[in-house]
Amino acid sequence: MPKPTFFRLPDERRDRLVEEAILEFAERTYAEASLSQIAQRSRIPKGSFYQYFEDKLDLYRWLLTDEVPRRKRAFVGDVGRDRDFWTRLEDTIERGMAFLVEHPRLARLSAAAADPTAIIEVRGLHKAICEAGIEELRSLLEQGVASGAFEAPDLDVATRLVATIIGPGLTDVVLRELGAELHEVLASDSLRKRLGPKRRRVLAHQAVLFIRHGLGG
Amino acid sequence: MPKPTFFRLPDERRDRLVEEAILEFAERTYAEASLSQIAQRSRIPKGSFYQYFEDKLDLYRWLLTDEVPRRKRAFVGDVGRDRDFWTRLEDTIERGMAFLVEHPRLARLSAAAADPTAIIEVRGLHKAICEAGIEELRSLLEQGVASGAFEAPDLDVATRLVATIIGPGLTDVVLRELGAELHEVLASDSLRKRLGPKRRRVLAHQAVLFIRHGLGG
Amino acid sequence: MPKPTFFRLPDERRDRLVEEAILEFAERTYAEASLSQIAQRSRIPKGSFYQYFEDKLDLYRWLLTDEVPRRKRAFVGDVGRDRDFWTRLEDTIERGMAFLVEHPRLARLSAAAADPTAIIEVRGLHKAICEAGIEELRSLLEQGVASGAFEAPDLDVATRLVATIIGPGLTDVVLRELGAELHEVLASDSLRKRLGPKRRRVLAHQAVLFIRHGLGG
Amino acid sequence: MPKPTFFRLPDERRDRLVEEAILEFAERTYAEASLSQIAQRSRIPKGSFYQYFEDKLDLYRWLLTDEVPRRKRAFVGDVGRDRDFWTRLEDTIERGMAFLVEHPRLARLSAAAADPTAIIEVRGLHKAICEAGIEELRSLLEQGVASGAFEAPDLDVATRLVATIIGPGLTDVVLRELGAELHEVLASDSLRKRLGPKRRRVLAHQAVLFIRHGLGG
DNA sequence: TATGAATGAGTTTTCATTCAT
DNA sequence: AATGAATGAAAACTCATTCAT
Repeated sequence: MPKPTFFRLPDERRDRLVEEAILEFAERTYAEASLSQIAQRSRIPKGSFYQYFEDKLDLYRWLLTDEVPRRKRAFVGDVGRDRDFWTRLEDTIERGMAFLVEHPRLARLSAAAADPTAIIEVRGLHKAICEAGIEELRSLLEQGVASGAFEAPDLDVATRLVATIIGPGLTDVVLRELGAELHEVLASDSLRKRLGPKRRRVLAHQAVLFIRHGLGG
Repeated sequence: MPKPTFFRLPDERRDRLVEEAILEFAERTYAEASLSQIAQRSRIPKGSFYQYFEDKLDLYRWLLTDEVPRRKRAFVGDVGRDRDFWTRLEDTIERGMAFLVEHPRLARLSAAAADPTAIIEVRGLHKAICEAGIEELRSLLEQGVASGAFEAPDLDVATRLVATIIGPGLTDVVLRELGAELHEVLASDSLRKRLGPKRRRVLAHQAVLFIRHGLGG
Repeated sequence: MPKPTFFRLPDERRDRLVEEAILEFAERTYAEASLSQIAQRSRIPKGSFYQYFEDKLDLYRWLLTDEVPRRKRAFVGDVGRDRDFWTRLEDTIERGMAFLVEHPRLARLSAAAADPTAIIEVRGLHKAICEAGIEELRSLLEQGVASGAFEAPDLDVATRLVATIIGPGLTDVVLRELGAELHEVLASDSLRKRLGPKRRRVLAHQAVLFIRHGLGG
Repeated sequence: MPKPTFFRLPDERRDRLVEEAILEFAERTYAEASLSQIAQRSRIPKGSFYQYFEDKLDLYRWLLTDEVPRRKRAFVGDVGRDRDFWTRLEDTIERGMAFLVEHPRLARLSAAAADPTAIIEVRGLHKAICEAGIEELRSLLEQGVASGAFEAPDLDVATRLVATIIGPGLTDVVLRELGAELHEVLASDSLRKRLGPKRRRVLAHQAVLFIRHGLGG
């Protein structure tokens, strides 16, 4: 957790730090990411950094568990509970793609949290975030089962498979669609122009069809 | 490519080096991985290393493009062309899980090659490997379509979705099954006892059902 | 260019670094010179060095293009424009010898800049410095011609010949006079006692006579 | 001195080694020059090298004190004793320029031997070679005095000044004439086409005029 | 509280020389 | 005698963190 001083910081200064941190951690692994870079690019003295955060891990943890999820929730909004399960899933997927397109760096950071890592300090962190994501999806799927949308002999397995589809799977599809490599994507502030809402809707629909009926459906 | 010296090395010495290298690169990112570590653990002087490889990248490239694929092919064997498409897919998946269970480090290294990375030298390498994997799967799916096993409006999208299922998706499932974290898995030489052929067959079947019929099938 | 930090350093510390750097680069080629040595001898941690300079080349460049010329100018002073050309040349030469005697290391470093080198990064640097020196001398000679002191069918050639006389040529003469080898000379802080102003004046006069009338004059 | 094995070597093999050694030492300082490079480029195993020479220094010493002077003598030939002193000087200079143009690498190596250096092992070597060159020139000048061509109040000083003129001075002039940097020159086998005998004769004559009458002559 | 500076442990890589076959 | 391989010492440079003001 950031130290209290961090929250007392002038907005502009704090934002600069956060933006550069997000960029750095989106581009590189935790171990690869360099505080020196972040400090330099955000023009925050390295010494000051340690007034705001305990250490590198503290910043990373806060981004992954607080800041990025907060922004993601703010963007994605509520998908709505009352509608049909499949529609809700499609919405979820579409919102996910929109997030990726509008906030590539946040999306990337979010995805990175799902990667296993050998760095001992980050391991628990990643694992927890990953499991939380799985839990969330699982509860959505449970509602699907409850509503009779589908049956699943093993919901655990199903959840994990669906999770990779709407996670890495769709990211992959979107990147293909954009014809871009990740590092170019991270450099952009937004990619709206290259993958607009209509096309996203189409892709989301295709994905749901796949999840619902598979290839042989 | 390794220098000729490398292949003339006494087996025991070469193996030590290779094993430690595989372990290091399986555990850590290319940038994180440390030659010093590899050298130290394999008890090969750092100076000697450069008799065998041009540099760190040379070793990494060789592992990713030659050694690991070679071992993987040797293990996975031929899935057989004459059988039914769905059976072949199930076999592919089962072999994949078996490989992960029997050679966790190789499997991990193999998977790492699909990760995008900011390190410029490795980017092209990863991308090429990734695309090669996609191409292979796509040609399998094309046979599926040809044999009338299924229809796919957009084979590109389908391929990528299936790829993540049988890649990260199943890895995830297997890890869950093993109840283990990646780093524990990487420490083991084999996990056969914890996920035997029978259970693998069941999981593979479930996965194929999912790919074939989806959730709502 | 040094980083600002460098100039904010306590004088004593900065001087230690600069002196040791000058010594190292005076004794050895750019490629041979060792930052580790400089750091060790000036008792400045290697890590700290990089707070002051971008890298080895940055330090070398600064010494060659800024620090040494600055000190040289400060020492040599103004030779005076109003006097007779030959007198001015003699003064220039005498000051050069004085500089060599009083600041052997600076003089050596200065001379090193005229050496061609295979190290690509330094090549341009050396060349530029060398050409600047030639230009300066040429403009002096031009004044000589203008004042009717002498005529020169090919001023380019003449300039280069005179340059080597008052450069390496006189260094050679002085070393001979001192009966010392370069490395002993570099070890001394001053050699005034061994080659005083009177003798320098005599030598300078001889040199000018040679330049003016040659051997057969 | 090379070991006897060296001289028993097949000509072709020995030549390859020598050529590459000359090239390497012409391009780089003794300390910078790399045996590995020489070995690699001449395709002589590093291990074998130590059958032929004691060590790096042994090779360098042999080149500087034996091989290069031998080749230089062979090229320069005898300048002739019976002619007029000034003519003989002009011939000497012209031959020197011819050597530089026809055997740039040998000439460069020869010149490098005159550079003082901090590398303790090479110091004596360089000094000796340098002094030998000076002695040779001095005896030529003595003949000049004897023949009444000129008088010199201090022959020591005169010798050294003339030495730098016909050494670094003319090298400088020639490089200027060629419009080339040293490293390009070293890459060529011969530069005859760029600086032919006629032009060399002109330059040599100019140089002699300068040495004889100076600027104000 | 802010911050510029200090630092030691770590990184990859090169090289002359020795050794074993 | 020939040689491929082994090796330790050294190089330049980076980084997270601490410290003094």
